[in-house]
Amino acid sequence: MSIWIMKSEPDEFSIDDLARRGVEAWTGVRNFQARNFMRDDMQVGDQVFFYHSSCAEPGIAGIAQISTKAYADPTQFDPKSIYYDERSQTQIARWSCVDVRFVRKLNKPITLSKLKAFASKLEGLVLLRPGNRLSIMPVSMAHYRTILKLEEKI
DNA sequence: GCCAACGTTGGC
DNA sequence: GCCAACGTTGGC
Repeated sequence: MSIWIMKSEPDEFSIDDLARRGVEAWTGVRNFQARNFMRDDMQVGDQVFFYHSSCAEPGIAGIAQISTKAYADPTQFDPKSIYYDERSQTQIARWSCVDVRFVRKLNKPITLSKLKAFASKLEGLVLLRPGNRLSIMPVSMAHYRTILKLEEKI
């Protein structure tokens, strides 16, 4: 099992939206590295830290899990979608998505500032690397456990 | 709203 | 295959 961080802007799609919907297709990823993580590395059952970005209090807001293997992102073929990509043909999809299932919302978000406060224990965490903008990132098992422990600490 | 960082594009 | 220009991300 692998662990991931997946970013979402809560104005667009928050952990509460995922809680309401149960399962959501993670469409709209248009970055090759992030796509490759989904397409090549994600497995059903992988755990996901659901991260709220571009908001007042950025941080991990909940836990989800991957519920399908990667498949062609349907929004790339839809001319009406903002994610439409005319370079995608149905035979050769450029972009992939996975389905993400709600697991639980954290009682209190693990904020970015909190993660930074424990940076010494999270050395190498992609999220904390300066300038990082990836919307999907791997998390090591050791970091996964460390981060879960932070949930209990004030 | 600013701006630094960085990924992508496209001309050469 | 290089690299400048451009667009986007995301914390502040």
